[in-house]
Amino acid sequence: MPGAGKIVICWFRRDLRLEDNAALYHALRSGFPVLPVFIFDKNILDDLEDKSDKRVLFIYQMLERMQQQLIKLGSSLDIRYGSPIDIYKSLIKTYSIEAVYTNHDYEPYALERDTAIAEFLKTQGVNFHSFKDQVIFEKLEVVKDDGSPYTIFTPYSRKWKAKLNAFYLKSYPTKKYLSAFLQLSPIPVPDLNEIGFEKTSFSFPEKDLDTELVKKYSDNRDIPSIRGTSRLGIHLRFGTISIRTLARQAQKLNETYLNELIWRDFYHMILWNFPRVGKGLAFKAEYDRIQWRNKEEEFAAWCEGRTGYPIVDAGMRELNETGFMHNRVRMVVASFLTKHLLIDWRWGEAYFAKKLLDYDLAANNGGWQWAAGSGCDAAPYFRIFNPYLQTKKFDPQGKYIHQWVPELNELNYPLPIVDHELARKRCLETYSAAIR
DNA sequence: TGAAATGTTGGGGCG
DNA sequence: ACGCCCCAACATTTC
Repeated sequence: MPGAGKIVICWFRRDLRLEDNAALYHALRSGFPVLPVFIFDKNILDDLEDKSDKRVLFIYQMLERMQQQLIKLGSSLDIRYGSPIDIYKSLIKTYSIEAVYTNHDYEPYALERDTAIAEFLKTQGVNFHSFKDQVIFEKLEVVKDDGSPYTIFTPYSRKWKAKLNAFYLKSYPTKKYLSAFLQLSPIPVPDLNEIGFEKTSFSFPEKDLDTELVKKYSDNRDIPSIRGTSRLGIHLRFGTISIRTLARQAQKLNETYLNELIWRDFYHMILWNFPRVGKGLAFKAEYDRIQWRNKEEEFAAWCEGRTGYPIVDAGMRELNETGFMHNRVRMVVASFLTKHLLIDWRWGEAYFAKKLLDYDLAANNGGWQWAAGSGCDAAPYFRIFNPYLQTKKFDPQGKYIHQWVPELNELNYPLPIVDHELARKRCLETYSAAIR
């Protein structure tokens, strides 16, 4: 039987939904009233340079949505701002806490944070329970026959699909237990300026899956002028949709789309098993011997979309203006930065981290190391994208380019920052010198 | 989820 | 008719 006045906390982080949420489900079934908590983590927010960062706005909007749902249930989100360890020190003074329930987060900072908090809570006699929620298979659930983690996608995906069954796709039926929330009078959602951010307006992609789009995904996904990808990245990043719900739909609708979800599991699995990749190291150590040119002016030209390569500039301008870039174009600009300009992939990774609304450490790092050739199962270093041929294949009418680089045919459009032939040869020489 | 260089083949023009 | 060359189209190798 629950002790008098004891509660449990459900700590939301990158799982901002009340439906199909593993930690919430277990908290609601614990037998104790559940206090939902969100912490604006000062350690993370302090690193964001842009004080009108749209991702903070997104979190804010999603918290408001959750708050409305919780108020209807007679409860309330308790939203705090600060360093999580300090917040827990204060929560412990206010409440008699039996346990904290949360979902796994596999990023290096999160792992350290959660370990420290679990240890602290233990000294206070509070249990810390963490669950798999944001992926279908995690850690060492899909491994080679000898028990070691896969580092190549194709065999991993084969095993992933073989292991998949209804059990792993089943939603947690949180709706049945909503009466278990702690009854509270509403606590106001703090305004963004109270945490040092500016409240702007922005319309984010819808969280509903367009099933017609997914059916045609395999045909359209590589054409950046078509709205052929679902743009659910930001919702997966912050957990406003459940991966189980999405994977169920993907399984029915389109194998290629399901594969993309498997890539996501793959890179999360890689980050957990090889945490060095999240700490700035190449998966393949010899790629850290590459003599990057790292020319600041060239990096600035790449960032600002004035390399003189229309497909590259279009992508960077789309990113700068919208916080999104089509995936095909992400590959092109990443190949161009690392191979044509010989700029360290970490520079590009950091720029994407700053700009992408759907930024996720595991996937972003995986993608950049893939492009640079330094990753597990990466593009071999000699696989160098030709921006002109990529354009011919994927934007033959120049529709995408024209949308983002309207001045293309005018005199003020810059000349190519580097000659393709020259850059290609220079890249092959530089890489082979490092790798041989 | 490349592109370029090199090799092979076969149809057609031509003497 | 035949051999020779050219070269586009495709295949294979290399980076």
